[in-house]
Amino acid sequence: MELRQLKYFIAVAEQLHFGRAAESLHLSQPALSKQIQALEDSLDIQLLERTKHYCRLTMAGQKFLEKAHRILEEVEEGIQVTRQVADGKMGRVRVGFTEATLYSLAPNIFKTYREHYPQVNLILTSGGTETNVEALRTHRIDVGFVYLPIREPSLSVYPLYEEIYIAALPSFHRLARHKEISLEFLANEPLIFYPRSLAPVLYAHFIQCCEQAGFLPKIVQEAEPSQSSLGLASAGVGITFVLSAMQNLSAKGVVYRPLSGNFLTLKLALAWRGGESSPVVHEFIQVLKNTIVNQ
Amino acid sequence: MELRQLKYFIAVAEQLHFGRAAESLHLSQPALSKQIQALEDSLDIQLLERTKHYCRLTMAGQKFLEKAHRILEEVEEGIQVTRQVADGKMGRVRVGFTEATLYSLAPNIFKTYREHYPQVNLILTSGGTETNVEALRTHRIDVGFVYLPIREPSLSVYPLYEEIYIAALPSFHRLARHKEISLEFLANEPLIFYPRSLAPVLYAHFIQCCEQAGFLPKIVQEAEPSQSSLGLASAGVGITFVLSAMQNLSAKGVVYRPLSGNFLTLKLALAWRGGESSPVVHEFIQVLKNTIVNQ
DNA sequence: ATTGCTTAATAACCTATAGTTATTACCAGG
DNA sequence: CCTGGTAATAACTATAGGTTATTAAGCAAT
Repeated sequence: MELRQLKYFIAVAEQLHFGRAAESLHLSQPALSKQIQALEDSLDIQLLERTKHYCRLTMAGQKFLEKAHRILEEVEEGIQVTRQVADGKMGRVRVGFTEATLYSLAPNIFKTYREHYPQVNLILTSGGTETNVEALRTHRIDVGFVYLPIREPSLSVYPLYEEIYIAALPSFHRLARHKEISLEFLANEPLIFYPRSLAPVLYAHFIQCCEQAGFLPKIVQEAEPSQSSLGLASAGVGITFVLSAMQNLSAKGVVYRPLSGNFLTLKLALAWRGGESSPVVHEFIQVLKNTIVNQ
Repeated sequence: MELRQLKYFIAVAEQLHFGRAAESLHLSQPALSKQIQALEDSLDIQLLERTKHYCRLTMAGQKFLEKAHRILEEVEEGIQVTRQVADGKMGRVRVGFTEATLYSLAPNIFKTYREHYPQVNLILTSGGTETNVEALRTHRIDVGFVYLPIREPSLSVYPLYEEIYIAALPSFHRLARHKEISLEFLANEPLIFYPRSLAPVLYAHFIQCCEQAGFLPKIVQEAEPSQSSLGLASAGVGITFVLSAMQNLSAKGVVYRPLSGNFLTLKLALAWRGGESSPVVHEFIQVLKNTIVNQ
């Protein structure tokens, strides 16, 4: 059995006339007759009862007509849905945000993307650069936010913008009365910084800055970003640094001050698997680029 | 798109290997490759992403695989159901009983038939010979019980058995003390008989019998069978006649007595359209014949 | 009855396409 | 750098789907 035969059968069943059915199919009558015969033979069921002067459906034919319609509908629907997936209008995108982007970009992106592609299932996760790179490699996410540079040639990267760090000081700290904190102030100040393993690039960059300014930073505590480090800062352990985007999160007992000359920055970028073929993913990347440009 | 291509696609999608898939389809690898290409071209959607060393499904391909399975299932189911209809195991049979057969045969037939063909929808109607013949002609029923003879050459007929009439008398009637009623008793008796229009053959037959016995029956009232005529009989209007099968329906104030020599009988038969092609109908007729033989 | 009309099936032929084998191009892994 | 394995391509063949012309069979009207 073939779909062609189903279409032919439907035509005959609806017209109950081989000649006219053939015409409507742009086909000669004998060709149609043969195909219908072939269909009946393949099923070993008589679908049409034909005399020389008219033909009509057998009971089996009536049932088969229903079914044939159903099948062709199913085929149509299958093609449509597949096309939607192919066009990136349907499917799934898993996005690895970083903590900072989760609070700054994510809501906007989520909203805009859903407007354009309501049928796509958008899944958010959160992790550091390393986590996201690994998740991309192992296909656990499809797009990820990372801080440059990354050492993973298999990933494509689209640089977004510079993320600026600011200082978070205990509110009673003597430096809190300055409008901004210059690098020199930090010599001999007790500092809370991220673990080297978590943000090796940032760590190295900071140390280098300090060395150029002629001192070695006094890191009294290593702590993960935001919550932990802010907690320590508010407890008066020392000064820490957070992304400027985070200052929206007001934390008790902590004041934020910009760093003079923004000496501590990171380049945010979007990353995805180089060979990524899924159109949903590319559509997502597209939407994201636009969203960022327009804001 | 053709079903063949769906089958091929499923094979490739499941093996993710053109060579092995081709083998499992008993087909050469290039033939398979070409068909898959043709499928993709016809949809204008890439379903498989293939390098020289492996191939995998695109997102669209994954979705299409689902849909392809669904379609083939639908096809399978369609064929099965159609076959069931063709084999008379599924469908609809509308049967026109007569009043007498409705109470005698119908329950048995219903039960036996449902046991054999649980998926067939059995629809019962009730009517006289004329009604049933007309209902057969106009395709409102598929099989009907009739009393012979009938004048309708387009119908096929299968004689079943002789139905015997008995007399129904008011219980206080002077003839009620006889064990059976002979024809001669009926001379000058007030009689209730069916309307000539309703049962022309029976009517004529009765009149003829009486004439041969040398009298003209005194039909004081015409009434439809059973309920009405029994009502009149019990009211003492006169003697009436019912099919022997009806004596199971005990009616107040009425006693039943056989007719000597069973002078009033009708030949019950089964009728259906001569050109009837529907297998459900033939299966039904078959079951019915057996049921009647075995009882 | 005879004739003509309509209709589906058949015959004979042609063309498109699904299939074949042999070969190529490509990449991964030893 | 070769080797093995893989899908694509090329060239060809066989199948089956299509064509036109014709036939066979009912029905309707003369």
